[in-house]
Amino acid sequence: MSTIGKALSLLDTLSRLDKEAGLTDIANLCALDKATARRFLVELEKHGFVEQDPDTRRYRVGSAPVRLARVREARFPFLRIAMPFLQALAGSSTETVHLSELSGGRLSTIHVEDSSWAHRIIVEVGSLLPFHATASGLAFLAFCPKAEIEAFLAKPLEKFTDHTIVDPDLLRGMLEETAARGFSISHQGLEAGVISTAAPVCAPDGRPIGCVAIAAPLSRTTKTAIHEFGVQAVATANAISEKYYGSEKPMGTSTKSRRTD
Amino acid sequence: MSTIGKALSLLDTLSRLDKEAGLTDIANLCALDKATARRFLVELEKHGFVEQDPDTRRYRVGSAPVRLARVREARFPFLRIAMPFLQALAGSSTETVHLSELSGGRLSTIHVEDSSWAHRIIVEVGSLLPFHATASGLAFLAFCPKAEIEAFLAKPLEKFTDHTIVDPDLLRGMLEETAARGFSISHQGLEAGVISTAAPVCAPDGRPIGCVAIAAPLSRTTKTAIHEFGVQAVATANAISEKYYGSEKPMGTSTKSRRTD
DNA sequence: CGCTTATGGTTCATTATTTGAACCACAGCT
DNA sequence: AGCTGTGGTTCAAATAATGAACCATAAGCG
Repeated sequence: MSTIGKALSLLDTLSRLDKEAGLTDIANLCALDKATARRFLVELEKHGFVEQDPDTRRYRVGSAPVRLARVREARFPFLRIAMPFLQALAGSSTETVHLSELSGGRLSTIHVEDSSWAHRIIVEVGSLLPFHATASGLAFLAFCPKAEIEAFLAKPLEKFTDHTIVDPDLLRGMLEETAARGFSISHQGLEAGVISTAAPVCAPDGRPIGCVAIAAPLSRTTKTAIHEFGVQAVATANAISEKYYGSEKPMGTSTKSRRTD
Repeated sequence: MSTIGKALSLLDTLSRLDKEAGLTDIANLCALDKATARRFLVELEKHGFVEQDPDTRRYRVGSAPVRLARVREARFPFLRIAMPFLQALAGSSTETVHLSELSGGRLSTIHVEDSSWAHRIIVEVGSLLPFHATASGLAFLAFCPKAEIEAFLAKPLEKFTDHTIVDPDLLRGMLEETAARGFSISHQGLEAGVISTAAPVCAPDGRPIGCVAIAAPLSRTTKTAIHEFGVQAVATANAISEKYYGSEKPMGTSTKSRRTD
């Protein structure tokens, strides 16, 4: 792997820790030599991507990403555009609505509109969504090129609950079903007692960039209700996509897009 | 310079452009070979720090920094903590209040509370504040170790207006004055007709991490008023620092801090 | 129509950077 | 004192980065 890749992986690892970390820990976690880890950290620190506490000498994520994130949001205000749609969906469904985005090959939650029920599903902003075990992941994957689906299914899949589906053939079937009807359903895939549905927000070339999902307690959700939620999620995802790309790219169907599937 | 440094500089350059950029442009701007620039971009893209538009093939800042920024803010919610203090200061001063933070060796604006006057100073979130030509820059520098001040004064300084002070000796005097009274005053240093004052928000070890500043039209601001603003900025900066560090680190004066001045 | 000149993207021998075992310094502990 | 765990540094050896020259494609133009 390139040096840049290793340094960015270190940054990623550091960002996933639940607290500031020392040099030795970081080196071990990243399978890097102490000296190498240090050089990376120093270099990252120069550019503000990490910072070291002067007292404890431990490292944490720096403030450079905050500036970059502002730039990104200024030109590409995905969340800002999506927010009102999510709020509307949360209002009409009365269940927890969350939005995810692909970042560095993973799907992570970028916004949550909480349900107003006392008994509700809690989703943390920033939490990662496994592709095979969440409605969002399935919806995302279902609209990816076939080659990528197969590449994903070839890897070992973690079983989070008794209901988590890890069989590639079963998953293939679910993905086809999801692609056909436009939304996915995850029945207790990540956590017991939770059912959820999701639809992808796609770029004009058809590639998903994230997902709109509704999560509800299994106990109060009928099969009819979850399907209705799915339809609503699709409508919301499409509305976000249209608003997001609509103004910048007048032509929705590019003839020169080079899909590989 | 290290490969990592070069790649992060590329990212920085890309983020400063006002639109998406092509490979050749990026390579030229960063003084890199086309092949090298491309390898960096591919590597950065793998980790979500840049993304390439599939149609135009141009590059823009990706979504990885957004995730990192969330992590950073979750553990280190500088802005969230500062916000109410800034709002209070904006209310009492009736002028534009802005907060800056050091990021990658530069001071950049991270929040602005606009004045409610029609005739007011506009500061953009994200704008960079030169150390020698802004109240924030001077306030920041004045509380840095002497060695860093000298290193900075040794570099050539840009003259933004007729009033910008670029003479190292004069600046040294102003910095001493600033350090003595706790706040800086910039008289049309960056833009004509604007007077501003700033105070640093310092970490427990005494190092500044950012600045609180008040900017007002010169025409309605007396010498007495700007001094009063300065005193208020100091109070606000100290309050933010206390709130920010107070709960985590009970002891304010660390004996093992290793200052170099 | 073919020529020119842009663009993005790729290759591979040369070269410079990265690497890591061993090292030092310091702090806390027995 | 000695031990053990930190963070941090060094320099010869190994490896990864580099860039001139290359290809492919598309747009502009006489």
